[in-house]
Amino acid sequence: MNKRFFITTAIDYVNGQPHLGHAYEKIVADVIARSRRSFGQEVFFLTGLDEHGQKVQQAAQADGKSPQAYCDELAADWKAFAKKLELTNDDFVRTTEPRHKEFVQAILAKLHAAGQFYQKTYKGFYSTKEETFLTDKDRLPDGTFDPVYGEVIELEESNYWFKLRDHQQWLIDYLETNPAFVQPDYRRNEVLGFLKNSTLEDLCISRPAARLNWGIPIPFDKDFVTYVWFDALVNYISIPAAHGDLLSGLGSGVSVPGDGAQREQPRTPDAKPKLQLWPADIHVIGKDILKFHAVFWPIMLKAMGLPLPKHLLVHGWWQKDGAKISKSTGNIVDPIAVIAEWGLDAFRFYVLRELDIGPDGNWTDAGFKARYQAELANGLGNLVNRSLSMLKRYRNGIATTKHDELSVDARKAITETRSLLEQNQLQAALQRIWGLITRANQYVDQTAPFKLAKDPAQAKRLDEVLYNLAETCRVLAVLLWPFLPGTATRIYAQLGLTGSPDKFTEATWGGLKPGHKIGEPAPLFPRKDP
RNA sequence: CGCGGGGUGGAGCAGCCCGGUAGCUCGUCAGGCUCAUAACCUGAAGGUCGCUGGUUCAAAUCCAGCCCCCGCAACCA
Repeated sequence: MNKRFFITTAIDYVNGQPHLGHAYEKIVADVIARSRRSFGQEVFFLTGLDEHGQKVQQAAQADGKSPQAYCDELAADWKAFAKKLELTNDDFVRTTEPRHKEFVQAILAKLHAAGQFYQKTYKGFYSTKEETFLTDKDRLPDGTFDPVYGEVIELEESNYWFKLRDHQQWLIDYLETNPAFVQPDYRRNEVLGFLKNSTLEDLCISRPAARLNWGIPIPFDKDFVTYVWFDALVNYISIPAAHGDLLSGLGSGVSVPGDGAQREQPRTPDAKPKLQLWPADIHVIGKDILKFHAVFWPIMLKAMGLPLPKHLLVHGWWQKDGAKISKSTGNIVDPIAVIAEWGLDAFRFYVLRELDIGPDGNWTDAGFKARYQAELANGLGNLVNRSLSMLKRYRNGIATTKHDELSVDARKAITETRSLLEQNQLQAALQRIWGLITRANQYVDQTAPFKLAKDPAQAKRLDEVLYNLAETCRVLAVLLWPFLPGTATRIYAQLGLTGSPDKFTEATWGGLKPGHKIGEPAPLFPRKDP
């Protein structure tokens, strides 16, 4: 069985409703997943939720619910949100699911047996109100702790620690010999800078169950639960395992939870995995969790004997109107409201076109409207509408002859768009596609089919021009599919073609056959005048 | 010296890794067209690519230094 292209998003922490940043990351991953499928690759796209931890426990308590009931309710909202964005995720992980919890425990047991953990007592200042240890960074200039922490006591606590330190040099070497591991480059440099200039502290992987019970119990010591990252990061392999990925390299020490039958089967050398996913091809993450994915996660994987993910694709953050997005000040963008007013594809288009993957971006309502009007309505929408309207009006909607006057431009756009998509350059790919739209609009002006239509002697020329335009629209639909699936499908429908333009090979000049009758033209993005 | 990002025509951005005619959207001005969602096309004005120095035949791009903005420790990707 061939390995599938495996792409993940960060799993989001369930302590509220999804917002712009969540939507952005998911859409980026979805476009990449769709583009790879369009290229004919088998893809597995995973997203989901991180549901354990203190804040969830507290929020549930405040709501008078059990943590599980609280998570169940929010999980329904988040799954609905994924649907709303038309994400093509193949699974949706929740870290409270048995398939995940059992796997995490198996991993913990294996690493413990391999001597990767040790127990150590930690003595520090603990805020009983915030239920967290404080560090020197939490101190006020005068050395005392801020009153918001309430009573601060000195507390001694025993925990399990993961030996990170031993792997520091190995990781530096790995990052230097694999420059594509972290993208963009400046993020990789950031990690290298961090690794070279500081000594890794070992990672605390447990919390006493007495203090935090909303977590996965540590299998070899029931007085503890796992702490955040060991739980959350492992979703990237627990779900493949649940789908039958044998995770070769993990060794026989770990049984793979999943369906019962799978687990009972003895490992034999010729055993074929149902599905091979790991190593991940791309983890799409935000810049805030870079350290966890570029430092902790590779070391964890190495300790487990598993290969490392191929790429971390690190995106920036959105601001609104040049200021930080903040619930408390009300400076927010509500994706659901934007989609309700402008449509999903307009939303997907704006976030992908406005912001390259890497830098921070700035959402403005004016910018959103400007792009909608200029690029979607006047650019793409108008081109398709004028092209198909003329074919309908002058030729009763029937393409009569093939012609290849625009094929060179189209082919160039196709090749370059594909190359950009393969490099995950989504913003540049959109710009390239719009280059073809501009070319087609120029072509209408140069050939003036509306003039040709008035001269019976130009009938053949008119046929040729109309074919070039309709065929360009068809190619555009295929190119746009990963970004704007709904719009691409509507273009196909207006061209009288059934199905979705979801195979990149369809972006080959000459797909429309003479005699083909198109459907009904209609504006794709109606203008919205104030 | 905490870490990081940015400074490109009036606005917002791309280009920088891999030096070689400064590109895109909006805005302004002039013209064309009338198929189309009052959309489309062409042309013009407008830039010492933050500053200084270096490397080079050649620097927005590489190197060094400096100035200015903004994030990160606080609900958040």
